[in-house]
Amino acid sequence: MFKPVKKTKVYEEIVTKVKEMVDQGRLKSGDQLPSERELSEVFKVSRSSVREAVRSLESQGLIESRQGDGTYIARQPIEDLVDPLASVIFTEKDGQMELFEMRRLIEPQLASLAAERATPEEIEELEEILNIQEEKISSGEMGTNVDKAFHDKLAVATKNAILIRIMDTVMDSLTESREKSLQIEGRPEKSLVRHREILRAIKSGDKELAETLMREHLEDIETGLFTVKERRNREDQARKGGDS
Amino acid sequence: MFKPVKKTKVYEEIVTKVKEMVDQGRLKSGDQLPSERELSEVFKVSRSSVREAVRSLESQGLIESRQGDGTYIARQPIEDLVDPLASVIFTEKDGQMELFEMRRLIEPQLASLAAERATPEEIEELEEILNIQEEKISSGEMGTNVDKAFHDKLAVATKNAILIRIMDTVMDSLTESREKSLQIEGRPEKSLVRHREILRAIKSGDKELAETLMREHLEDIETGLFTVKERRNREDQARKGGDS
DNA sequence: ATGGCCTGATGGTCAGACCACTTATTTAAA
DNA sequence: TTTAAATAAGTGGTCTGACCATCAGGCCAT
Repeated sequence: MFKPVKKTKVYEEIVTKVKEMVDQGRLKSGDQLPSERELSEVFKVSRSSVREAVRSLESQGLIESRQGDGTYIARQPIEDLVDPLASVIFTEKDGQMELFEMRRLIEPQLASLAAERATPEEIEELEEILNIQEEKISSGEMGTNVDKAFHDKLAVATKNAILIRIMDTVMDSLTESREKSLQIEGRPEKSLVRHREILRAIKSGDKELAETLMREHLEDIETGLFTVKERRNREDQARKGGDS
Repeated sequence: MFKPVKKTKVYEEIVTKVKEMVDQGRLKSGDQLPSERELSEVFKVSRSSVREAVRSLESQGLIESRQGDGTYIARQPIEDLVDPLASVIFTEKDGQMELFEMRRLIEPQLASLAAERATPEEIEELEEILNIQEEKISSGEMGTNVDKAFHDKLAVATKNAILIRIMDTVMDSLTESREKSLQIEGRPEKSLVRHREILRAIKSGDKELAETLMREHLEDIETGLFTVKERRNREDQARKGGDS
Protein backbone atom coordinates (compact mmCIF):
# COMPACT_ATOMS: atom_id res chain seq x y z
CA MET A 1 0.00 0.00 0.00
CA PHE A 2 1.31 3.39 -0.96
CA LYS A 3 0.18 6.06 1.33
CA PRO A 4 0.52 9.39 -0.33
CA VAL A 5 -1.72 12.37 0.09
CA LYS A 6 -1.64 14.74 2.91
CA LYS A 7 -4.52 14.68 5.25
CA THR A 8 -3.21 17.33 7.52
CA LYS A 9 -5.98 18.57 9.72
CA VAL A 10 -6.39 22.29 10.06
CA TYR A 11 -5.90 22.45 13.79
CA GLU A 12 -2.74 20.41 13.46
CA GLU A 13 -1.32 22.95 11.06
CA ILE A 14 -1.99 25.67 13.56
CA VAL A 15 -0.32 23.69 16.29
CA THR A 16 2.71 23.32 14.05
CA LYS A 17 2.83 26.99 13.17
CA VAL A 18 2.67 28.08 16.77
CA LYS A 19 5.41 25.65 17.69
CA GLU A 20 7.54 27.02 14.88
CA MET A 21 7.08 30.53 16.12
CA VAL A 22 8.25 29.48 19.53
CA ASP A 23 11.25 27.68 18.11
CA GLN A 24 12.20 30.66 15.99
CA GLY A 25 12.05 32.83 19.04
CA ARG A 26 9.26 34.95 17.62
CA LEU A 27 7.32 33.92 20.69
CA LYS A 28 9.20 33.74 23.94
CA SER A 29 8.25 32.20 27.23
CA GLY A 30 5.57 34.28 28.88
CA ASP A 31 4.57 36.09 25.72
CA GLN A 32 0.92 36.58 24.99
CA LEU A 33 -0.47 34.96 21.88
CA PRO A 34 -2.83 36.84 19.58
CA SER A 35 -6.45 36.36 20.55
CA GLU A 36 -8.35 33.39 19.18
CA ARG A 37 -10.35 35.69 16.97
CA GLU A 38 -7.23 37.26 15.55
CA LEU A 39 -5.62 33.91 14.89
CA SER A 40 -8.72 32.62 13.15
CA GLU A 41 -8.58 35.65 10.89
CA VAL A 42 -4.85 35.50 10.21
CA PHE A 43 -4.84 31.79 9.43
CA LYS A 44 -8.14 32.04 7.58
CA VAL A 45 -9.74 29.31 9.64
CA SER A 46 -12.65 29.11 12.00
CA ARG A 47 -12.30 29.95 15.63
CA SER A 48 -13.28 26.38 16.48
CA SER A 49 -10.19 25.07 14.77
CA VAL A 50 -8.05 27.61 16.55
CA ARG A 51 -9.54 26.49 19.81
CA GLU A 52 -8.81 22.84 19.12
CA ALA A 53 -5.24 23.79 18.39
CA VAL A 54 -5.12 25.72 21.64
CA ARG A 55 -6.49 22.73 23.56
CA SER A 56 -3.85 20.53 22.03
CA LEU A 57 -0.99 22.88 22.79
CA GLU A 58 -2.35 23.41 26.26
CA SER A 59 -2.46 19.75 27.12
CA GLN A 60 1.08 19.51 25.84
CA GLY A 61 1.98 22.11 28.41
CA LEU A 62 3.22 24.61 25.86
CA ILE A 63 0.65 27.32 26.41
CA GLU A 64 -1.72 28.46 29.09
CA SER A 65 -5.14 30.05 28.71
CA ARG A 66 -6.78 32.39 31.17
CA GLN A 67 -10.34 33.44 30.61
CA GLY A 68 -10.78 37.17 30.27
CA ASP A 69 -7.07 37.66 30.06
CA GLY A 70 -5.48 35.81 27.18
CA THR A 71 -3.37 32.88 26.10
CA TYR A 72 0.30 32.79 26.95
CA ILE A 73 3.35 30.74 26.16
CA ALA A 74 3.87 28.62 29.24
CA ARG A 75 6.87 29.31 31.39
CA GLN A 76 8.86 26.17 31.78
CA PRO A 77 9.87 25.87 35.42
CA ILE A 78 13.48 25.11 34.75
CA GLU A 79 13.62 27.69 32.05
CA ASP A 80 13.08 30.34 34.66
CA LEU A 81 16.47 29.49 36.04
CA VAL A 82 18.24 29.05 32.79
CA ASP A 83 16.85 31.60 30.39
CA PRO A 84 17.95 34.63 32.32
CA LEU A 85 21.40 33.19 32.14
CA ALA A 86 21.45 33.00 28.38
CA SER A 87 20.46 36.63 28.02
CA VAL A 88 23.09 37.83 30.44
CA ILE A 89 25.76 35.82 28.73
CA PHE A 90 25.20 37.18 25.29
CA THR A 91 24.69 40.78 26.26
CA GLU A 92 27.50 41.32 28.70
CA LYS A 93 31.20 41.08 28.24
CA ASP A 94 31.88 39.74 31.69
CA GLY A 95 29.34 37.04 31.04
CA GLN A 96 31.82 34.40 30.05
CA MET A 97 33.90 35.01 33.10
CA GLU A 98 30.94 35.00 35.42
CA LEU A 99 29.68 31.84 33.85
CA PHE A 100 32.99 30.19 34.27
CA GLU A 101 33.13 31.31 37.85
CA MET A 102 29.82 29.63 38.39
CA ARG A 103 31.16 26.51 36.78
CA ARG A 104 34.08 26.64 39.17
CA LEU A 105 31.67 26.82 42.08
CA ILE A 106 29.30 24.12 41.01
CA GLU A 107 31.24 21.54 39.13
CA PRO A 108 33.60 20.30 41.83
CA GLN A 109 30.60 19.70 44.09
CA LEU A 110 28.90 18.10 41.18
CA ALA A 111 31.80 15.71 40.74
CA SER A 112 31.58 14.94 44.41
CA LEU A 113 27.90 14.09 44.13
CA ALA A 114 28.55 12.01 41.06
CA ALA A 115 31.14 10.00 42.98
CA GLU A 116 28.42 9.27 45.48
CA ARG A 117 25.60 8.45 43.13
CA ALA A 118 26.89 7.32 39.76
CA THR A 119 25.61 3.92 38.69
CA PRO A 120 27.91 1.33 37.12
CA GLU A 121 26.16 1.94 33.81
CA GLU A 122 26.88 5.62 33.97
CA ILE A 123 30.50 5.04 34.82
CA GLU A 124 30.70 2.78 31.82
CA GLU A 125 29.24 5.49 29.62
CA LEU A 126 31.73 7.96 30.98
CA GLU A 127 34.59 5.62 30.14
CA GLU A 128 33.22 5.20 26.66
CA ILE A 129 33.11 8.96 26.27
CA LEU A 130 36.75 9.21 27.28
CA ASN A 131 37.70 6.52 24.78
CA ILE A 132 36.05 8.53 22.07
CA GLN A 133 37.90 11.59 23.27
CA GLU A 134 41.17 9.71 22.98
CA GLU A 135 40.39 8.70 19.41
CA LYS A 136 39.53 12.25 18.45
CA ILE A 137 42.74 13.57 19.90
CA SER A 138 44.79 10.90 18.17
CA SER A 139 43.31 11.95 14.87
CA GLY A 140 44.24 15.54 15.53
CA GLU A 141 40.84 16.83 16.55
CA MET A 142 40.22 18.81 19.71
CA GLY A 143 37.06 17.01 20.69
CA THR A 144 35.12 19.95 22.07
CA ASN A 145 31.85 18.12 21.83
CA VAL A 146 33.21 15.12 23.64
CA ASP A 147 34.45 17.42 26.35
CA LYS A 148 30.95 18.76 26.76
CA ALA A 149 29.54 15.26 26.79
CA PHE A 150 31.77 14.26 29.66
CA HIS A 151 30.82 17.18 31.84
CA ASP A 152 27.16 16.83 30.96
CA LYS A 153 27.11 13.16 31.77
CA LEU A 154 28.65 13.95 35.10
CA ALA A 155 25.67 16.15 35.83
CA VAL A 156 23.29 13.38 34.82
CA ALA A 157 24.95 11.11 37.33
CA THR A 158 23.82 13.40 40.14
CA LYS A 159 20.19 12.57 39.31
CA ASN A 160 19.28 16.16 39.96
CA ALA A 161 17.19 17.53 37.10
CA ILE A 162 17.96 21.11 37.96
CA LEU A 163 21.68 20.59 38.00
CA ILE A 164 21.48 18.69 34.74
CA ARG A 165 19.61 21.46 33.06
CA ILE A 166 21.84 24.18 34.36
CA MET A 167 25.06 22.43 33.43
CA ASP A 168 23.73 21.76 29.97
CA THR A 169 23.00 25.42 29.42
CA VAL A 170 26.22 26.57 30.97
CA MET A 171 28.27 24.24 28.81
CA ASP A 172 26.39 25.35 25.72
CA SER A 173 27.06 28.95 26.51
CA LEU A 174 30.71 28.24 27.10
CA THR A 175 31.31 26.49 23.80
CA GLU A 176 33.38 29.39 22.54
CA SER A 177 35.56 29.47 25.60
CA ARG A 178 36.08 25.74 25.51
CA GLU A 179 37.22 25.84 21.91
CA LYS A 180 39.56 28.67 22.71
CA SER A 181 40.93 26.74 25.62
CA LEU A 182 41.45 23.50 23.73
CA GLN A 183 43.40 25.25 21.02
CA ILE A 184 46.24 25.77 23.42
CA GLU A 185 49.16 23.49 22.74
CA GLY A 186 48.89 20.27 24.67
CA ARG A 187 45.59 21.12 26.32
CA PRO A 188 43.47 18.42 24.74
CA GLU A 189 45.86 15.73 26.00
CA LYS A 190 46.07 17.31 29.41
CA SER A 191 42.30 17.53 29.51
CA LEU A 192 41.94 13.84 28.76
CA VAL A 193 44.39 12.94 31.51
CA ARG A 194 42.42 15.03 33.97
CA HIS A 195 39.16 13.46 32.94
CA ARG A 196 40.64 10.01 33.46
CA GLU A 197 41.79 10.95 36.95
CA ILE A 198 38.42 12.35 37.84
CA LEU A 199 36.59 9.32 36.54
CA ARG A 200 38.88 7.06 38.54
CA ALA A 201 38.04 8.98 41.68
CA ILE A 202 34.33 8.70 40.93
CA LYS A 203 34.65 5.02 40.24
CA SER A 204 36.20 4.47 43.63
CA GLY A 205 33.59 6.65 45.26
CA ASP A 206 36.12 9.11 46.60
CA LYS A 207 34.07 12.27 46.89
CA GLU A 208 36.80 14.55 48.18
CA LEU A 209 39.30 13.46 45.55
CA ALA A 210 36.80 13.89 42.73
CA GLU A 211 36.01 17.35 43.98
CA THR A 212 39.64 18.36 44.28
CA LEU A 213 40.60 17.02 40.89
CA MET A 214 37.74 18.76 39.20
CA ARG A 215 38.68 22.01 40.88
CA GLU A 216 42.24 21.72 39.63
CA HIS A 217 41.02 20.81 36.19
CA LEU A 218 38.91 23.94 35.99
CA GLU A 219 41.71 26.09 37.33
CA ASP A 220 43.93 24.78 34.57
CA ILE A 221 41.38 25.71 31.97
CA GLU A 222 40.78 29.11 33.44
CA THR A 223 44.45 29.95 33.56
CA GLY A 224 44.58 29.49 29.83
CA LEU A 225 41.46 31.49 29.24
CA PHE A 226 41.67 34.69 31.14
CA THR A 227 44.84 36.57 31.86
CA VAL A 228 45.53 37.69 35.33
CA LYS A 229 45.12 41.23 34.18
CA GLU A 230 41.60 40.64 32.92
CA ARG A 231 40.62 39.13 36.18
CA ARG A 232 42.00 41.96 38.25
CA ASN A 233 40.21 44.49 36.10
CA ARG A 234 36.97 42.74 36.59
CA GLU A 235 37.32 42.51 40.32
CA ASP A 236 38.25 46.14 40.61
CA GLN A 237 35.24 47.20 38.64
CA ALA A 238 33.04 45.00 40.74
CA ARG A 239 34.35 46.59 43.89
CA LYS A 240 33.26 50.00 42.71
CA GLY A 241 29.69 49.60 41.51
CA GLY A 242 27.93 46.81 43.30
CA ASP A 243 24.18 47.27 43.11
CA SER A 244 21.18 47.74 40.84
CA MET B 1 -19.34 37.24 48.79
CA PHE B 2 -19.14 33.49 48.81
CA LYS B 3 -17.86 31.84 45.73
CA PRO B 4 -18.86 28.21 45.26
CA VAL B 5 -15.73 27.89 43.20
CA LYS B 6 -16.85 26.19 40.09
CA LYS B 7 -13.91 26.98 37.94
CA THR B 8 -13.92 23.63 36.25
CA LYS B 9 -14.24 24.07 32.53
CA VAL B 10 -16.71 21.89 30.71
CA TYR B 11 -14.23 20.23 28.42
CA GLU B 12 -12.01 19.47 31.39
CA GLU B 13 -14.86 17.69 33.09
CA ILE B 14 -15.31 15.52 30.06
CA VAL B 15 -11.62 14.77 29.94
CA THR B 16 -11.82 13.73 33.57
CA LYS B 17 -14.87 11.56 33.04
CA VAL B 18 -13.33 9.74 30.12
CA LYS B 19 -10.15 9.18 32.08
CA GLU B 20 -12.19 7.79 34.93
CA MET B 21 -13.95 5.40 32.62
CA VAL B 22 -10.61 4.16 31.42
CA ASP B 23 -9.33 3.78 34.95
CA GLN B 24 -12.43 1.93 36.03
CA GLY B 25 -12.02 -0.44 33.15
CA ARG B 26 -15.30 0.57 31.58
CA LEU B 27 -13.26 1.48 28.53
CA LYS B 28 -10.45 -0.81 27.55
CA SER B 29 -7.58 -0.28 25.22
CA GLY B 30 -8.86 -0.35 21.67
CA ASP B 31 -12.48 0.27 22.55
CA GLN B 32 -14.48 2.70 20.53
CA LEU B 33 -15.87 5.72 22.29
CA PRO B 34 -19.41 6.92 21.69
CA SER B 35 -19.66 9.37 18.84
CA GLU B 36 -19.11 13.05 19.53
CA ARG B 37 -22.79 13.69 18.97
CA GLU B 38 -23.75 11.00 21.42
CA LEU B 39 -21.34 12.24 24.03
CA SER B 40 -22.60 15.79 23.67
CA GLU B 41 -26.11 14.50 24.28
CA VAL B 42 -25.23 12.25 27.19
CA PHE B 43 -23.18 14.89 28.98
CA LYS B 44 -25.63 17.62 28.05
CA VAL B 45 -22.95 19.80 26.50
CA SER B 46 -22.24 21.12 23.05
CA ARG B 47 -20.32 19.13 20.53
CA SER B 48 -17.65 21.84 20.55
CA SER B 49 -16.83 21.12 24.15
CA VAL B 50 -16.73 17.41 23.44
CA ARG B 51 -14.33 18.07 20.61
CA GLU B 52 -12.03 20.15 22.78
CA ALA B 53 -11.97 17.35 25.28
CA VAL B 54 -11.16 14.94 22.49
CA ARG B 55 -8.30 17.14 21.28
CA SER B 56 -6.92 17.31 24.78
CA LEU B 57 -7.11 13.57 25.32
CA GLU B 58 -5.67 12.99 21.89
CA SER B 59 -2.61 15.15 22.42
CA GLN B 60 -2.12 13.35 25.71
CA GLY B 61 -1.97 10.19 23.69
CA LEU B 62 -4.93 8.59 25.43
CA ILE B 63 -7.27 8.38 22.45
CA GLU B 64 -7.12 8.33 18.69
CA SER B 65 -9.58 9.79 16.22
CA ARG B 66 -10.20 8.59 12.68
CA GLN B 67 -12.50 10.54 10.43
CA GLY B 68 -15.46 8.58 9.17
CA ASP B 69 -14.66 5.78 11.55
CA GLY B 70 -14.70 6.82 15.15
CA THR B 71 -12.65 7.61 18.22
CA TYR B 72 -10.81 4.88 20.05
CA ILE B 73 -8.90 4.38 23.24
CA ALA B 74 -5.24 4.35 22.28
CA ARG B 75 -3.23 1.21 22.76
CA GLN B 76 -0.32 0.97 25.12
CA PRO B 77 -1.06 3.74 27.51
CA ILE B 78 2.56 4.14 28.47
CA GLU B 79 2.47 7.63 29.82
CA ASP B 80 5.14 7.37 32.46
CA LEU B 81 8.12 8.32 30.39
CA VAL B 82 7.80 11.59 28.58
CA ASP B 83 5.81 14.35 30.13
CA PRO B 84 5.80 13.92 33.88
CA LEU B 85 9.49 14.61 34.33
CA ALA B 86 9.80 18.22 33.38
CA SER B 87 6.36 19.42 34.30
CA VAL B 88 5.79 17.77 37.63
CA ILE B 89 9.21 18.12 39.07
CA PHE B 90 8.74 21.49 40.62
CA THR B 91 5.42 20.77 42.20
CA GLU B 92 6.45 17.50 43.71
CA LYS B 93 8.47 17.15 46.82
CA ASP B 94 11.36 15.85 44.76
CA GLY B 95 11.59 19.20 43.06
CA GLN B 96 11.93 21.02 46.33
CA MET B 97 14.56 18.60 47.41
CA GLU B 98 16.53 19.00 44.22
CA LEU B 99 16.31 22.73 44.51
CA PHE B 100 17.54 22.57 48.04
CA GLU B 101 20.34 20.28 47.04
CA MET B 102 21.42 22.84 44.56
CA ARG B 103 21.34 25.47 47.26
CA ARG B 104 23.51 23.24 49.40
CA LEU B 105 26.02 23.02 46.60
CA ILE B 106 26.15 26.65 45.69
CA GLU B 107 25.59 28.67 48.78
CA PRO B 108 28.62 27.70 50.85
CA GLN B 109 30.84 28.62 47.93
CA LEU B 110 28.84 31.74 47.57
CA ALA B 111 29.51 32.66 51.16
CA SER B 112 33.17 32.04 50.53
CA LEU B 113 33.17 34.37 47.55
CA ALA B 114 31.26 36.95 49.54
CA ALA B 115 33.91 36.84 52.24
CA GLU B 116 36.42 37.67 49.57
CA ARG B 117 34.55 40.39 47.77
CA ALA B 118 31.99 42.01 50.03
CA THR B 119 32.41 45.76 50.34
CA PRO B 120 32.11 47.53 53.68
CA GLU B 121 28.82 49.00 52.50
CA GLU B 122 27.43 45.58 51.76
CA ILE B 123 28.52 44.24 55.11
CA GLU B 124 26.76 47.15 56.71
CA GLU B 125 23.60 46.31 54.80
CA LEU B 126 23.86 42.71 55.88
CA GLU B 127 24.13 43.77 59.49
CA GLU B 128 21.11 45.98 59.07
CA ILE B 129 19.18 43.05 57.67
CA LEU B 130 20.08 40.93 60.68
CA ASN B 131 18.96 43.68 63.03
CA ILE B 132 15.61 43.71 61.31
CA GLN B 133 15.47 39.95 61.61
CA GLU B 134 16.08 40.25 65.34
CA GLU B 135 13.23 42.73 65.71
CA LYS B 136 10.85 40.50 63.80
CA ILE B 137 11.71 37.53 65.94
CA SER B 138 11.30 39.52 69.14
CA SER B 139 7.80 40.46 68.05
CA GLY B 140 6.98 36.84 67.40
CA GLU B 141 7.27 36.83 63.62
CA MET B 142 9.27 34.29 61.70
CA GLY B 143 10.84 36.77 59.31
CA THR B 144 10.82 34.64 56.20
CA ASN B 145 11.28 37.63 53.95
CA VAL B 146 14.22 38.85 55.97
CA ASP B 147 15.75 35.43 55.71
CA LYS B 148 15.48 35.62 51.95
CA ALA B 149 16.92 39.11 51.96
CA PHE B 150 20.02 37.96 53.80
CA HIS B 151 20.77 35.13 51.44
CA ASP B 152 20.03 37.26 48.41
CA LYS B 153 22.28 40.03 49.60
CA LEU B 154 25.03 37.51 50.04
CA ALA B 155 24.71 36.65 46.39
CA VAL B 156 24.88 40.31 45.47
CA ALA B 157 28.17 40.57 47.34
CA THR B 158 29.74 38.11 44.92
CA LYS B 159 29.25 40.63 42.10
CA ASN B 160 28.34 37.77 39.81
CA ALA B 161 25.13 38.56 37.96
CA ILE B 162 24.44 34.96 37.16
CA LEU B 163 24.77 33.79 40.71
CA ILE B 164 22.59 36.65 41.88
CA ARG B 165 19.90 35.72 39.43
CA ILE B 166 19.99 32.06 40.24
CA MET B 167 19.91 32.53 43.97
CA ASP B 168 17.01 34.92 43.65
CA THR B 169 15.00 32.39 41.66
CA VAL B 170 15.94 29.50 43.88
CA MET B 171 15.00 31.37 47.02
CA ASP B 172 11.69 32.36 45.48
CA SER B 173 10.94 28.78 44.59
CA LEU B 174 11.82 27.67 48.07
CA THR B 175 9.57 30.12 49.90
CA GLU B 176 7.26 27.35 50.99
CA SER B 177 10.03 25.23 52.35
CA ARG B 178 11.55 28.13 54.22
CA GLU B 179 8.27 28.94 55.91
CA LYS B 180 7.87 25.33 56.87
CA SER B 181 11.36 25.29 58.26
CA LEU B 182 11.02 28.48 60.27
CA GLN B 183 7.88 27.21 61.94
CA ILE B 184 9.91 24.73 63.87
CA GLU B 185 10.32 25.64 67.50
CA GLY B 186 13.43 27.69 68.06
CA ARG B 187 14.47 27.75 64.42
CA PRO B 188 14.10 31.48 63.84
CA GLU B 189 16.41 32.22 66.76
CA LYS B 190 18.87 29.57 65.71
CA SER B 191 18.79 30.92 62.19
CA LEU B 192 19.63 34.40 63.38
CA VAL B 193 22.56 33.12 65.39
CA ARG B 194 23.90 31.29 62.34
CA HIS B 195 23.52 34.33 60.18
CA ARG B 196 25.46 36.40 62.70
CA GLU B 197 28.28 33.87 62.72
CA ILE B 198 28.42 33.77 58.96
CA LEU B 199 28.45 37.51 58.69
CA ARG B 200 31.27 37.71 61.21
CA ALA B 201 33.31 35.31 59.13
CA ILE B 202 32.65 37.34 56.01
CA LYS B 203 33.56 40.54 57.81
CA SER B 204 36.92 39.11 58.77
CA GLY B 205 37.44 37.78 55.27
CA ASP B 206 37.70 34.19 56.41
CA LYS B 207 36.59 32.30 53.32
CA GLU B 208 36.87 28.81 54.70
CA LEU B 209 35.01 29.64 57.87
CA ALA B 210 32.20 31.36 56.00
CA GLU B 211 31.86 28.35 53.75
CA THR B 212 31.81 25.88 56.60
CA LEU B 213 29.31 27.85 58.64
CA MET B 214 26.98 28.21 55.71
CA ARG B 215 27.18 24.51 55.03
CA GLU B 216 26.25 23.73 58.61
CA HIS B 217 23.47 26.27 58.50
CA LEU B 218 21.92 24.63 55.47
CA GLU B 219 22.31 21.18 56.93
CA ASP B 220 20.40 22.36 59.97
CA ILE B 221 17.58 23.62 57.82
CA GLU B 222 17.48 20.50 55.71
CA THR B 223 17.33 18.23 58.72
CA GLY B 224 14.11 19.92 59.71
CA LEU B 225 12.68 19.78 56.23
CA PHE B 226 13.07 16.32 54.87
CA THR B 227 13.02 13.18 56.87
CA VAL B 228 15.75 10.68 56.38
CA LYS B 229 13.23 8.31 54.93
CA GLU B 230 12.21 10.73 52.23
CA ARG B 231 15.78 11.21 51.20
CA ARG B 232 16.52 7.53 51.01
CA ASN B 233 13.44 6.97 48.89
CA ARG B 234 14.51 9.61 46.47
CA GLU B 235 18.00 8.27 46.13
CA ASP B 236 16.74 4.77 45.61
CA GLN B 237 14.39 5.87 42.89
CA ALA B 238 17.14 7.84 41.24
CA ARG B 239 19.37 4.80 41.25
CA LYS B 240 16.80 2.81 39.34
CA GLY B 241 15.84 5.04 36.42
CA GLY B 242 18.79 7.08 35.45
CA ASP B 243 18.56 7.98 31.81
CA SER B 244 16.32 9.38 29.09
C1' DA C 1 -15.92 -14.12 -5.18
C1' DT C 2 -14.97 -9.54 -7.12
C1' DG C 3 -15.42 -4.88 -7.82
C1' DG C 4 -18.10 -0.64 -7.87
C1' DC C 5 -21.74 2.16 -5.88
C1' DC C 6 -25.06 3.76 -2.76
C1' DT C 7 -25.99 4.96 2.15
C1' DG C 8 -25.51 6.20 6.78
C1' DA C 9 -22.66 7.34 10.59
C1' DT C 10 -18.46 9.60 12.11
C1' DG C 11 -15.03 13.06 12.59
C1' DG C 12 -13.51 17.80 10.55
C1' DT C 13 -14.66 22.50 9.71
C1' DC C 14 -17.24 26.54 9.64
C1' DA C 15 -19.99 30.89 10.97
C1' DG C 16 -22.15 33.50 14.33
C1' DA C 17 -24.03 34.27 18.69
C1' DC C 18 -24.01 34.75 23.72
C1' DC C 19 -21.91 34.05 28.41
C1' DA C 20 -18.21 34.66 32.05
C1' DC C 21 -14.29 36.69 33.35
C1' DT C 22 -10.27 40.04 33.63
C1' DT C 23 -8.39 44.37 33.04
C1' DA C 24 -8.10 49.17 32.57
C1' DT C 25 -10.56 53.32 32.41
C1' DT C 26 -13.83 56.34 33.83
C1' DT C 27 -16.84 58.18 37.07
C1' DA C 28 -18.72 59.12 41.53
C1' DA C 29 -18.13 59.39 46.33
C1' DA C 30 -15.39 60.21 50.51
C1' DT D 1 -6.96 64.71 46.54
C1' DT D 2 -7.74 60.04 47.41
C1' DT D 3 -10.49 56.10 47.19
C1' DA D 4 -14.08 53.17 45.75
C1' DA D 5 -17.61 51.85 42.63
C1' DA D 6 -19.41 51.60 37.97
C1' DT D 7 -18.35 51.05 33.23
C1' DA D 8 -16.43 49.46 28.79
C1' DA D 9 -13.57 46.71 26.00
C1' DG D 10 -11.32 42.60 25.12
C1' DT D 11 -10.52 37.78 26.09
C1' DG D 12 -11.44 32.87 26.60
C1' DG D 13 -15.60 29.54 27.33
C1' DT D 14 -19.75 27.58 25.55
C1' DC D 15 -23.48 26.78 22.50
C1' DT D 16 -26.16 26.04 18.13
C1' DG D 17 -26.79 24.37 13.69
C1' DA D 18 -25.10 23.66 9.44
C1' DC D 19 -22.09 21.61 5.76
C1' DC D 20 -17.98 18.92 4.15
C1' DA D 21 -14.79 14.73 3.92
C1' DT D 22 -14.14 10.20 4.94
C1' DC D 23 -14.90 5.48 6.13
C1' DA D 24 -17.52 1.01 6.92
C1' DG D 25 -20.88 -1.92 5.45
C1' DG D 26 -24.51 -3.49 2.58
C1' DC D 27 -26.16 -3.97 -2.09
C1' DC D 28 -25.96 -5.32 -6.76
C1' DA D 29 -24.19 -6.33 -11.41
C1' DT D 30 -20.29 -8.44 -13.18
